[in-house]
Amino acid sequence: MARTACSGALVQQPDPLRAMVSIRDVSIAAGVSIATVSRAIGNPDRVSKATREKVLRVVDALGYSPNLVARSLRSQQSKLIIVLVTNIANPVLSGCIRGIEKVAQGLGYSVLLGDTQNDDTIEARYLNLLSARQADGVIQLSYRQHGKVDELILSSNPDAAVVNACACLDAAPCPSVGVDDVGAARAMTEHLLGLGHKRIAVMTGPDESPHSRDRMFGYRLQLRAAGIAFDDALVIRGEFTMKSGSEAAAKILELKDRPTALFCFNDEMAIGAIQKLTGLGLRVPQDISVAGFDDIPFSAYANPALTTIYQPAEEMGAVAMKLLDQRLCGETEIKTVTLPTELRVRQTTAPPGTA
Amino acid sequence: MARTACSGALVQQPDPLRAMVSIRDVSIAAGVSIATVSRAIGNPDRVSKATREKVLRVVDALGYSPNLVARSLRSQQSKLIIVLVTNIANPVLSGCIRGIEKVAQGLGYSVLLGDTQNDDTIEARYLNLLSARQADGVIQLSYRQHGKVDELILSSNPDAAVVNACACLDAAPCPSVGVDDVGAARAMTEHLLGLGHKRIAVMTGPDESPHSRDRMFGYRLQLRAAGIAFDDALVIRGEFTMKSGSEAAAKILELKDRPTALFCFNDEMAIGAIQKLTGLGLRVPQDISVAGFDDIPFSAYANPALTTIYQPAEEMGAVAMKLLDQRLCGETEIKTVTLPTELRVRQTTAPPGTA
DNA sequence: CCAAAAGCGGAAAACGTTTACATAAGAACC
DNA sequence: GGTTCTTATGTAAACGTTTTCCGCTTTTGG
Repeated sequence: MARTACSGALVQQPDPLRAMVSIRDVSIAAGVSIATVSRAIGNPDRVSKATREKVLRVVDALGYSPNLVARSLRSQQSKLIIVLVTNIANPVLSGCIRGIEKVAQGLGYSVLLGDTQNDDTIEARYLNLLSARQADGVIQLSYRQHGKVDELILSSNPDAAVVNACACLDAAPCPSVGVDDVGAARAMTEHLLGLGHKRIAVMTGPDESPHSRDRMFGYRLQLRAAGIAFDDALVIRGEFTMKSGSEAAAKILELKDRPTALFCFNDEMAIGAIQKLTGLGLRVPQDISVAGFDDIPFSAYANPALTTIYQPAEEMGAVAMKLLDQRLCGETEIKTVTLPTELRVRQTTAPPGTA
Repeated sequence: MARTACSGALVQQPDPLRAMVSIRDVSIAAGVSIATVSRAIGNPDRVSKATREKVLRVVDALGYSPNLVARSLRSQQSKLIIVLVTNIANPVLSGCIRGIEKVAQGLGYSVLLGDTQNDDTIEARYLNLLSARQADGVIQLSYRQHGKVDELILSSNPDAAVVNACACLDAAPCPSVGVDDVGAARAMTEHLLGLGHKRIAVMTGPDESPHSRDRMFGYRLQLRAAGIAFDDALVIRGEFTMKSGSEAAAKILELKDRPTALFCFNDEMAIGAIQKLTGLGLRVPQDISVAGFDDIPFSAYANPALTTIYQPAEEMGAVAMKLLDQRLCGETEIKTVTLPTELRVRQTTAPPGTA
C-alpha cells in the first residue's frame, strides 16, 4: 500500500516557535469568552457593536484565522467539494472546471480537483474523502466511462451529494448537466449533407463512451432523414486523442469508394486526422472535408481552421455547481439540465469535388 | 463578500437516516474500547492479532471509515496539499500536476488543485486553507507572476511548507524545481544560428515573467557568442497565448530588414504566429523559420510540426512533491533542482532562403 | 413602577479522533 | 516467589471550533 511519507521514518513535526493563534488566544486578549469571539466572527449580529469591533481588532492584531478543520468537525460540513476529472488537460473539462470554480467561490466552497486518470484506485481515494467527511460533495466530470463513479458512490451511500456534468443525460442517477449530443451530431451531419456530401465517414471514441454512442446516434438519425443508407464500413474507431485520430485516419484511404467527408467525434481526433490526411497528400477541405466536436481553443488556430461544434463548457460547470449546492441544501429533486451547442463552420468543410 | 449558499437562506442539513458510523459504534460492536479500535486501524502491531482481526471484521461489517476531519484536528495534519495553478489548461502545468499526483499518492497525500486564474482573491482563498490548517503545504506552479504567492505565504508564516515548480530558479525563497531556461534558450538560438540565420526575431511573454526574462537572456547570450549584435527591433512582445502570438506576428512583416527566423518563448504563441504568417502568404519554414518552447502535445501535430524545446513537466511535478514531503517532514535545507530540457527539431525550422 | 421581552455574553457540551498515561496480567529473571 | 519487563487494553485528555442553554442586564409596554 501507500509508502509512509519521508522514507518510511515516522518523523514528528517539529513545529517550532510561532504556535498557531487560536480562538482562545483571541478571547483572552480581548477579554471576552470564546463563544463571543466565535459569534463576533460568524454571527456578527449576535453581539453588540462595541464587542464585535473590539474582538475584530484583536483578531486582526493577532493575525487569527479560524481553524477550518475544527470548524468542519463541529459543523459537519467542510465547504469543500471534489471535482473528479479523467484528464485535466482536456480543454472541455478544464473549461468546465473554471465554471465550477467561479460559482463555488461565490457560494463559499473551495474545490478539490482530482485527476483520476481513469484509474479506479485514485478515484476511490478521492471518494473516500467524501465518506470521510473531508468533502461535502462531488462533481463528476468523467468524459468517458461515465456513470461508474456515480453508481459507486451512490450504492455505498445513497445520500451522497453527487452531480454529473459533461455526461450523457439518460443514465445518471443523480442531478446532471450536459449537452444534446444527439442533436449536435445531427446538426453537423446536416451541415455536411447540405454541402453535398453523400459518403460521410465518422470517427468515434471508445464504445463505452456515451458521447460516442449519442453522437453516433445523431449521425445515423440525420443520415436516415436524408434518405441515405448507413454504411458500417464508414465507421472508424478512435480514442479521442490526436494520436489515435492520426492513426485511424489512414484507414480512410483504404476504403474503396473514398468518403468525401470525415466527421470526428472530438477535435483532438480531427486534428490528428487532418495531419495524417495532409501528410498522405490529401488536401483539406478540397479533397476531403473534416469536422470535429467540442471547439477546443486550438481548433480556431489550426491550419486550416477546424469546423466543429461548440460546447458551453464553462456554463456547464457553473450549472453543475449550482445543482450541487442545491443538493447540499436539501433539494431532493433530481434535475437534468441540457445546454445548447453551436455549429461553428470554419475552413475544413466545403462542398465535395471543389478541387 | 461571498453570498451565502442556497439563495441566502440558512438551511439546516437534514441528514436523514443513515447516520455516519463512528469509531464508537465499532468499539461497541466489537466489545473493545475506542482506543483499541483506533490502534487496530492505525498501529496494527500495538494490538494482539486476535483483537485486531475482530475489530477489522466489525469495521468491514459496519462499513466504517474514519472521519478524516477529526483525525486532522487531532493529529494536526490533513494529508492534503494544495497546488496553485494560474491556468489548468496549460499543458506544461497539467503535466506537472500529473507528476505531483503520482508521487503524492504514494506518500499518502491528496492534492487540492486550485486554479487561481491569476486572480489574487482566489489565490488568497486557497492560501487561507493553508493557514487554517486544512492543508499541509503548497506547491506553487505559477507560470508567470512567480514568486508573489511564495512571498505572500512566507511573509505571513515563515514556517509554511511551500515548494515552487516551473519557476525561475534564482528568486525563490523556498525549495524549487525548474529547468534551465537560459541554457535552453541558448540551445534553440544556437540551432537557428547553426542553420545559417543571422536575423532572428524573438517573441517574448509579459515582462514580469521570469521565464520570459531568462529565455531572453539566453537568446542574447548565444547571439553574442556568435558575434551577432542584439537588435531591439527584433523583439516582439506577446502574452504566451495563441491569440497574442497571432496578433504580434503581424509586426514581423512591418520590419524593414525582415528576419528569417522567429523564436517564440512558448508553443502557443508559435502556433498563433504560424497561423498568422501563413495567412499573410509566408511559407514556414521556407520563407521564415519559427520555433517554440515547451513542446506541448499539440506541437507535434501542428502543420507543419513545430520545432521546440521539451520540458520534463511530469518529472518536474514529481520532484516538487518529493521536496514538499521532505519539507513537511522537517527538512529545512532549501534545495533547488534543475532538470534538463531537450531540443526537438521538427519541421518549422530550416536554413534561410530555402525557397 | 413592575412584568415581560429582548439583548448580550458566559459555561460547557458536543464533533470523532489520537495518544499519553494508567492498569492489569503474564513472562522472564535471579 | 517476589521483582521487573513486556504486552494488551482501557481511561481520559486533548485538538479548536460552534452552539445550546442559561443568567444577567437593559429595554419596553402598560
